[in-house]
Amino acid sequence: MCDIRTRFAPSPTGFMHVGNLRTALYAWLLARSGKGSFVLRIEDTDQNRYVEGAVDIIYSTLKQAGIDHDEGPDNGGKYGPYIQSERKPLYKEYAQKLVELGGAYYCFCEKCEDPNDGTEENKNEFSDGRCPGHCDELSPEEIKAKLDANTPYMIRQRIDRSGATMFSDAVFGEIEIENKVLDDQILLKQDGMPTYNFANVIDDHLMGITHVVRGCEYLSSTPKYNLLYKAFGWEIPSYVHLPLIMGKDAEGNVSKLSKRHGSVSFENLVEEGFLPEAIVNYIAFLGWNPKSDREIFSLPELAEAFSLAGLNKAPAVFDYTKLRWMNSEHLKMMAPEKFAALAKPFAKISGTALEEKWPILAELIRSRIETLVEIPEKIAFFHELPQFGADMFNNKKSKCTPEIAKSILEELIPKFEALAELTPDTVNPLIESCAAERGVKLGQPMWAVRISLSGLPATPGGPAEIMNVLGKEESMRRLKAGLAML
RNA sequence: GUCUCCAUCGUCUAGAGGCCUAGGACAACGGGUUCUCAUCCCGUCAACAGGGGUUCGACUCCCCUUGGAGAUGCCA
Repeated sequence: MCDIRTRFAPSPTGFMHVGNLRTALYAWLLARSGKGSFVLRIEDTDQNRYVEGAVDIIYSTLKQAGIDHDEGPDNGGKYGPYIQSERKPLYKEYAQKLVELGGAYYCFCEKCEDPNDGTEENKNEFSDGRCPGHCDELSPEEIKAKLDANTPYMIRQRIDRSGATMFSDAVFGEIEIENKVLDDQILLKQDGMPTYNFANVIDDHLMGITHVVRGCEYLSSTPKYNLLYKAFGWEIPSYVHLPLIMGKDAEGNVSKLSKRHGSVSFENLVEEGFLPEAIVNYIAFLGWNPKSDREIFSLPELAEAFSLAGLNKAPAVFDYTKLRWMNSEHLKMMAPEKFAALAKPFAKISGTALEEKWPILAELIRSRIETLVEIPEKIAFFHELPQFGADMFNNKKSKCTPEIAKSILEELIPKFEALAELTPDTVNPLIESCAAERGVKLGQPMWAVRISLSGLPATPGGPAEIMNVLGKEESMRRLKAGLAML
């Protein structure tokens, strides 16, 4: 048996939907879990839907996700070109060959003005699956005459509507569809471009794709593709149809994941502070599981664990809450330097006093966020002390009052002042002995100092950590200001 | 309308006839550790859509119903 070859064939129509990314991931995983190859092919046969820059988004998304391709438009390969618009003459050639083989016919019907007009509901009552003008019955002479007169044409698949087509899918098993429900689909459009239905078959064959991994929206048209392979006398690839990714709206209705459910593109999620590796980890588990209880995986670990047997049939609902949890897990696993570098742009501290202390600060907030966008609000009080009154010093649990806080600050400020540097190592012993001498719980002086430094009842880290980040000068200024209000 | 597919806690899922008084994870709730918050640890709540078969025995196999999704484009 030859090596597995899979492909990802996106259309450059804009952002990368996580459903598409998951398809790419599984195709890649399938190739990488063996010693196979992974091919990137750009399917730009619909010029109307082409979006400028979309190809770059595809490259950058795959790169950020860690999904590398062995062959593609940018790095070449022996089956190129890998952009369908550049393969245009090829499709016409094969379409004409298919006509000769009897698997297709020229159709000279007028372009349908409005695809959404009228009788869609009852279309099967009027449609027999053939072209509306029954061009499949045209004689060779009639066809030649029209062709010679330069009549615009397209090429349709000629389907023998007797019998049934059966195929086996790696996920869904055996599926049988009666040929009489199949339509003579258009293979080559009037503009000479192939449709997905055609280009896909030609390219997958020519590029030696062994396993076609795609969404299960293609499940019911697969027989048509198989008939095409058969007409050409080509070997039919293995199919891996993936269950859809769903979204749930506020009313609890489930439907195909779209913008109304939240961010659905990879780049949006990254902007919202999700890590590429967390997104990849999460979507890998939408429709697949490793048959163990483990859930946190890096990309290489996924490649190691991946198997078609773990694929699921039922559609899965995208759960942002679980993604957040998974993101926080990846955040915690990350090396400190890596986290600091990655989180810095989100912190918006460039050019501020905090920039120098960022590595320390980053470690303080790391376990307290689920996404990177939460950072600014968490560190706001470092930039500027919030407004607060003396009653903030009241705390039941640590039995602190403004009066007590006053005496604590009066005692501690000179001691802090005497220190060369304010770090947990130097500050904490002073606060601890303060509590010990007073015979109170540590929480009491901690509270008094924390409030004075931050104006906040809850802070990332404790007073000593805050002072460490704030620096001696700013720390002392805040402590004195706190004392002054008491 | 027609065709195809799917169906276990709110969500992601384990389960390939007895191991299931249905397991794990997220969320929620409660508790513990801790100077606050968070982390971490422990616990609680929570599901086999319904009905028929087959079988000594069904979450697992078959059928029907119901519900959901997809296809039915000169989109992919």
